Amino acid sequence: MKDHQTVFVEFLQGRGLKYTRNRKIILDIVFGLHEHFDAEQLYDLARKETRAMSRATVYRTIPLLCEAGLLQQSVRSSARDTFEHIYGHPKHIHWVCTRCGAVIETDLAEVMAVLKQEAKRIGFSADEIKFNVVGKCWKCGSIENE
Amino acid sequence: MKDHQTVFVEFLQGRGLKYTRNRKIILDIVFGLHEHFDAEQLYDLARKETRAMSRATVYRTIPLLCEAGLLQQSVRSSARDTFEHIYGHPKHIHWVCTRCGAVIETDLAEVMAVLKQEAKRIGFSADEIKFNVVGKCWKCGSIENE
DNA sequence: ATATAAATTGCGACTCAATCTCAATATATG
DNA sequence: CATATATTGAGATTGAGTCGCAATTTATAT
Repeated sequence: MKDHQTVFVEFLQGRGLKYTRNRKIILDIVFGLHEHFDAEQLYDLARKETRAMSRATVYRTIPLLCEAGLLQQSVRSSARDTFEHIYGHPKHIHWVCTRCGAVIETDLAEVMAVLKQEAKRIGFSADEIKFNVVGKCWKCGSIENE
Repeated sequence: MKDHQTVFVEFLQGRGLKYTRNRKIILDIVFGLHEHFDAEQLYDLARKETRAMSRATVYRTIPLLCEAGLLQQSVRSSARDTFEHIYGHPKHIHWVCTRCGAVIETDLAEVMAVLKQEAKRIGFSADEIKFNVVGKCWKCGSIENE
């Protein structure tokens, strides 16, 4: 499997775009993070790497990473769009707690079989899967009943 | 099964809120629509019913309907938050086409068994299920290859 | 009916995430 | 190294969504 840098470089080349210093910084942060993040958090982290980084660049790089299949928009748990890197990650279900904001992930493998069959039936070619369940986690569910 | 009006009225009463003319208009439109919609579309439709309807009222009523379990936020296919009524509707998967914007719905019943088991295992009490698959519908998938 | 208290409303100002413009700068290629 | 093209930061702009407030509507008790 290609590493994420190779994927991004090849994607950029295919479009006549350049693998710049700033894009490299952003890519590294995205794949160094193992949680969901929003553009502002990404900007803050990138800013620690270099002063020469603007919000505009971050906002412009995010869609490129998405189109390259490296990043995808995730559950929106705040006012801001949130993202997570997906390359090399098994598909999963997000369980979003409305009380504490926790996002638990579980495997999607069992569901995939049903999904593939369905996709075939309706002739849909899937790029991204977003499976979110909203409710209360075990901690918050019990607090509710106190 | 209670009708959606009863559910809303009881929800409002339980909170010491009132079932007003404007809230009734909005509720009726929401359950008259059988597609996804955003706040602006809802406002336009409500405005046709009465001149005495502001965006603020629409924006303030939407979260009430969500909390009452009548409405839920859906796939965001534009810049605006989109919604769909859910009361009395079987759970479904959304297949969102990135090219033409079509949203196809299919049944979620087969997946539910797996999901319930998983919820039990992690102790999660689910309120809403959002299962979206993003990709290309059969029409747009074939255009791509021309 | 009428009075009273409380919730609701429209208006328009406001917030803030996200986008756009444009001149200056960085990058790839011959 | 020269040229063409892509990228960048700064700050202006957009636009969905929220908020404050005075006027109005609604529910309840009298």
